[in-house]
Amino acid sequence: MVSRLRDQASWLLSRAHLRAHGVLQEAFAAAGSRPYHYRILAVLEEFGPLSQAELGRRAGIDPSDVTTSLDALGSLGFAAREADPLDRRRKRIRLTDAGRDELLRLDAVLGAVQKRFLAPLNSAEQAEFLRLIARLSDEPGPSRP
Amino acid sequence: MVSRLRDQASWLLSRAHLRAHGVLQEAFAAAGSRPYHYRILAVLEEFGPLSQAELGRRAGIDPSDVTTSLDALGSLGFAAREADPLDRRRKRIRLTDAGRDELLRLDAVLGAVQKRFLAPLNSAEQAEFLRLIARLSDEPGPSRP
DNA sequence: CTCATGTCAGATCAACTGAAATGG
DNA sequence: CCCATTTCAGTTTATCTGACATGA
Repeated sequence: MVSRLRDQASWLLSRAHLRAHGVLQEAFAAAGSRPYHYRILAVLEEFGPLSQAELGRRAGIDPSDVTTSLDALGSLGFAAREADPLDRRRKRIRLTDAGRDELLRLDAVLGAVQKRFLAPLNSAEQAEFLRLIARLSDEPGPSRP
Repeated sequence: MVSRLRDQASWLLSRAHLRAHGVLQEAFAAAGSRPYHYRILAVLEEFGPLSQAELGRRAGIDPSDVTTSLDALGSLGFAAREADPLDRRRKRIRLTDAGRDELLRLDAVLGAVQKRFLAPLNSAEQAEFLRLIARLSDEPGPSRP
């Protein structure tokens, strides 16, 4: 254990993230999906059909990556691109029935990941951890002019 | 806010990490350094001269990345590679006096980053957060055979 | 003219992989 | 022969940049 790093939030966070990210990747890959796909399906389910730009903003995904992910989700039949008659630049993205089923399937995968990741804490501690980290993650990111 | 993601530990962690990582990168870049460099200097200061392999294990850095970082630290005069007479495969890495000064300078940079990152929490909450995340980050990573 | 949108190629960065050379 | 160490080249993944064509 390196004493200079042991109590640094950024170090602990980076290690915890590495572990959570690894578990998440592993679980989604085993389920034949990806975290980006889940995030996109979740946004579509909650907010209904959206343009790609709006979808990206809600999901926190770069527009160019939205394009790539929708290519995959489209060919899997989970989302459909439709022309937007009101604005011909836009494409309306719609969740298909198969996409909704996929989302429910991935909900279970994600639930298992959370449980596995939080296992070292008891349930009161888990709630407290979520409360605190939510406040830390709500802050704006580093300066971006 | 996407309700399906809002309370997921992995999502919150990923956003908190993104912010912490951004702040950290920004601060170290402004100071003309990098997080890897700090970690290496910190390990050398605490454990004295080490082989690169041992240094990498202590700092949690891949051996090939240790090589690259030591090229930089060496040319800046902060660390020195020396032949190990006991095992001619090894190189003993020694912290120079300039490297020790650099470490102290970066201590201040890192301290400011922690303070800035944890600012949304009061001091009792900060301590609790560190305690909880330390337990989460101590767990082993995803399965690696 | 300006801005937004979707697309594409590629830059960047951290983390890692595989292989080679050297030596225990 | 097998394993450890250092180095190099290159892969992977997420994130982001810049450019472009289209159209509001």
